[in-house]
Amino acid sequence: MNVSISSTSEKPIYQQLIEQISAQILKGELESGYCLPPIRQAALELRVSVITVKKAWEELERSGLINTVTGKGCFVADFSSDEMLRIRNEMVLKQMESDTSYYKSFGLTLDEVIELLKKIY
Amino acid sequence: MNVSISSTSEKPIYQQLIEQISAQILKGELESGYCLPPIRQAALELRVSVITVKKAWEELERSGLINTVTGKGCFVADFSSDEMLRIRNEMVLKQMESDTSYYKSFGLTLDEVIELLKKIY
DNA sequence: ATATTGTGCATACACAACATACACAATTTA
DNA sequence: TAAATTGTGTATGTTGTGTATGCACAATAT
Repeated sequence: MNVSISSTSEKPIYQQLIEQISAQILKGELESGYCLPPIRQAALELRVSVITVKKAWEELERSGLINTVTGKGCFVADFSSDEMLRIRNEMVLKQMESDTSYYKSFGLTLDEVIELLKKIY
Repeated sequence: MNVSISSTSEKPIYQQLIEQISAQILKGELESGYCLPPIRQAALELRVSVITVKKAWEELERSGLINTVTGKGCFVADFSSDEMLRIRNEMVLKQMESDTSYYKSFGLTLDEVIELLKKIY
């Protein structure tokens, strides 16, 4: 499991987990049917509580990205490439809409935003 | 006072206040020396507690955007246009760095981000 | 049976938001 | 000019929500 969490981040730990696992699934890095590590093992590895991992996995389940089976494990759901691209853009767009409303409130134009973006991306 | 807050937003009320007032100051909409409404009046108008307003005003004070004088009021600090522009870009850039790390985690390239941005801005 | 997996529950802690009472400054007024 | 009044920000204590936790329970596999 290739995940790194930061305790000092302003984002909750479970949220960091959700975002990173979601991204890996939607980039195709975790193939369909792949079994995520058991929550105890993940918790041990990440030095967090079992509950925190479970909360993240629960959210991934709600999003339809994984299927959880009691006693067996949590498995990456089955998607076509097109579906993955669609869901990925959907998630990014949703976030981007919130981000841009912040930029707009400071009176930035589209060109100004793009200019700044090119500097730091 | 031209501020709108949303109780359903995921952002805390005091944070919404900070962002909106900051933006108005740095856009020059509130000129230097302008006296913000007394916290009681603001609280009444926004239907929130005095403390919530105070918390926001406190943060603006820490950022150096306003000067608070007990018994008198809170006044917009004095800036040159250049300074305002610098601070504004500084705040936006800080936010943007966090935003882009999210886009990057999904494997989006700069061009893809710009493309999506053009659609929704 | 036993080990491995996910699940449910009670709790500790941090923070947002609140109502209320307090302290300081300016103004009024006697 | 001193006391009272009004207007301002400040400090205290309480309540509710959400993050993160440990431990005991249920379901499954071998």
